[in-house]
Amino acid sequence: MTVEKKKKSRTEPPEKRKMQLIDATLSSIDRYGISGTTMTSVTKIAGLSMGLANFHFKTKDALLEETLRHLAEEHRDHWARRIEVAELTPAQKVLEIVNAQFHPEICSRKKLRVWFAFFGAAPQRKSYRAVTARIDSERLAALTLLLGQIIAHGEYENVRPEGVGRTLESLFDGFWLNMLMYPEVFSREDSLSQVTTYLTATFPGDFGPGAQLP
Amino acid sequence: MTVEKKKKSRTEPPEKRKMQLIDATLSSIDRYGISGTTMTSVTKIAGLSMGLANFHFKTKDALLEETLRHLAEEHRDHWARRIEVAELTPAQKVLEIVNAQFHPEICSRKKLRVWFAFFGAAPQRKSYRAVTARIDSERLAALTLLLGQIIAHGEYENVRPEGVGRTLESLFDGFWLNMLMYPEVFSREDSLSQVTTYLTATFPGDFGPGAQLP
Amino acid sequence: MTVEKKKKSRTEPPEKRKMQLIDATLSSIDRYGISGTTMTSVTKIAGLSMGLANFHFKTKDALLEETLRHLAEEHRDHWARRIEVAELTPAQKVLEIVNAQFHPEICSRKKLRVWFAFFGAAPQRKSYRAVTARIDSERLAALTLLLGQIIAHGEYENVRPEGVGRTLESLFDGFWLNMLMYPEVFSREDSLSQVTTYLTATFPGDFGPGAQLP
Amino acid sequence: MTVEKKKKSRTEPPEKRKMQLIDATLSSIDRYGISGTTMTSVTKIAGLSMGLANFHFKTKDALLEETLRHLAEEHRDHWARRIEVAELTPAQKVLEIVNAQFHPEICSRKKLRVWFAFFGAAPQRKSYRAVTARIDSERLAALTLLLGQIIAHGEYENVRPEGVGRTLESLFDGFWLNMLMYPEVFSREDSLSQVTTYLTATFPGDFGPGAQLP
DNA sequence: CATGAATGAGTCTTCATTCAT
DNA sequence: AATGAATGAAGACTCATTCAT
Repeated sequence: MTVEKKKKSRTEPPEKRKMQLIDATLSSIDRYGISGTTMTSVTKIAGLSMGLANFHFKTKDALLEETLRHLAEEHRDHWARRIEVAELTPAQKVLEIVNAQFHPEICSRKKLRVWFAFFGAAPQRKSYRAVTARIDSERLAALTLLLGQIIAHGEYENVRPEGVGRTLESLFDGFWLNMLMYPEVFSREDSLSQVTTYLTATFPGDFGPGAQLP
Repeated sequence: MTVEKKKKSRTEPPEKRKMQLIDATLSSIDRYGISGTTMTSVTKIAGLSMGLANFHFKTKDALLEETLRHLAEEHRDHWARRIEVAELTPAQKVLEIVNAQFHPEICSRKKLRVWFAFFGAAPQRKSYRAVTARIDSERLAALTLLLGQIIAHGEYENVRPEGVGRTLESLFDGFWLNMLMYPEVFSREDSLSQVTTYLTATFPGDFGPGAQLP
Repeated sequence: MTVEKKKKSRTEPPEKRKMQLIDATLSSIDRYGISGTTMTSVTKIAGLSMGLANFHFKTKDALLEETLRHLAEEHRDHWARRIEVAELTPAQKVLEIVNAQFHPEICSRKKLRVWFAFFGAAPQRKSYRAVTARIDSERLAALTLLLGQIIAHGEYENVRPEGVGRTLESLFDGFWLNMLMYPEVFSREDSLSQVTTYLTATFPGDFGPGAQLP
Repeated sequence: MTVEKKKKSRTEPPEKRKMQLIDATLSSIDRYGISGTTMTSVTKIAGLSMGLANFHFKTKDALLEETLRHLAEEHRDHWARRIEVAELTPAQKVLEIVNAQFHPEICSRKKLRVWFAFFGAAPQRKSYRAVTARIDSERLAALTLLLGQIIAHGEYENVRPEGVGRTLESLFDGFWLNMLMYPEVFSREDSLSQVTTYLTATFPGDFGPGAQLP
């Protein structure tokens, strides 16, 4: 009795509730898709009442947008934090970004489902595009910068950092989609390996055997 | 009786009506997305009545599935027809598949929107996955076969046809997604060029300068 | 069996359905007020399904606006038709307008309730104001014209048709409100009589005893 | 302890809080109408919390009723105080009531909006009718009494105080409604002038030129 | 007295599907 | 084959009221 059994306090700080609802939204999209996700499905998963979701997020759209933003920022933070380490070489940093992309935490089946649910809805939702555009362009810029350093240092001919950057980005997305659609054929490990193979073929000196990598 | 001929005969052959409705569905998904596509939006675009759509396609889901199937088969027919030519070398055939992927007719903005609308909904729709799985595995198999021939003939070491096949497939999908999301950065021409660059790097003898290509 | 018992045909011409729904709306506002009127209350009174009201009237607001318009035009038609008779003197025409205002069909309790429900909501609804403004200004203009003729012919001094017109209009509305709020004190007959008394006091030669009236 | 004084003390006397909330309710009805007025809109305008409004007024309905009562009593007090002056003649007292009715403080646009919002809702709310009935009957009684004195003293024939009282009341309400709906056509000054004209026509000796008036 | 998160019934609106003509 | 009015279930959103703090 003295231990204070908080059971489940009636009112929680808004931030905590918002996070609960965003998590529930991720689960709902995972299970039912975006159009199958209703305010009811979300609040039922969260174990909260209907009205509460509308109290914290003005509209369903706002909830979805916040959910996408959360997903996007989690992803960005993941690689950005690993890149900050000063001692890493450009090639090592590129590999960190690649690894982040295929980290189990980042490309779980659940999150892939959610990502492509949003991609599918993006053409009709300017706000979705705005969110993904920001983090995607950020990552493409980071990649291009690093690739430029690799190229400059390694004296690769006829290799343009922008082109390789766009190719990498597309490999990321393409493997993600195939991992989502055909998991028996496209595994996380193999996808990572194929991307590495591409890098090795493109920059033998930096990613090939003998190169110093993490 | 002799001259009179209704401009738009009241009863048309079923196949023609079905095709009209599928076209309208493509346009509707393009404009409003899948969840924004209603039987009303489709029939309004088609200029036909509500009841008629339900007569030809038992349910809305059936209409969507048929639409996806139509899209998929159109795509498959596109490259399959070009591959059939006997005189082409394996490398040329691979290039035909790549070219098909980035043909203006195949990856118009409208069709990209529709494709990713379906991809986004696929996790919840077994029937959608069945349709795409069939044609995707068909294309992957064709690619793997051709790549195997190239590798065998060119004596490339450490290159596995399955891996390159999966990488190519992912490049296709990844460039498609990026062309859809960021058309100012990812153009059709550049995407095609990047894929070719990848092939050249992987099979210098077959896709490099001097190789005999279409 | 031969007599064809139409029972209640499943589909009716839109105009008939719309009228049914407007009538039901009038009854609903009468019983529950405007804010107590729901799409359900209306369709229940009409004996039709929820969705049908939204099929014929895009929104609830449109239904309410159409209802107000119907009420307003019914009123206008009532006096306008009686005014058209060529042989009537201006004074007789004025009296026709007054009589119309207090006609049992026009100012039934039900309709008074509806009118003031709309007046109460008007400040927030431009569309309501637009509807009433049109018919009210029309009636005021008609009155002012007739009063001008009476004044010109009767040589009344210091009487301005505009002022009398505004006073008459206000008497109409004021008696209506009081008939609505305090029916035990304000009867239809007495209200009519008071307005007539006002006219007699203002234009003794035209409405006083001895004047030739309908 | 000595100097510190919260700008807005956390606990205020109930009467002050109630008045704050009633004022906010008036503003809310003015802006959003009765059905657009929510507990949230009121408390936001008042700058107070949701719970506080429910603490002082058990229900929303109680708040609205108190608001109407406040409005009605303010109005009654306005003319009642001016009538109490012993030296005034009956005609002067009648004029005081008329003037009160069109006093800028009493028939501001804001208050007219609120009045007619309540009138529109009155048929469904016995409590609203009770409030207005009390003060309206009080004023009608006062008018009738005064008009009776005028008639008795001035020896007007065929003029019944009850009839004139009802007519005056209706003129008040009717001009109010028209001032609300068509402010460009019905001004406060003109309305007052028309009512005076009516009184002059009815009681030339008491309200005509030469009569001793305030 | 005061706060504001939480609840859930009630409303409007949408839409796939049906069916008499 | 073809029409389009009609249905009713389902979803987003609102809001008076409650209550733990």
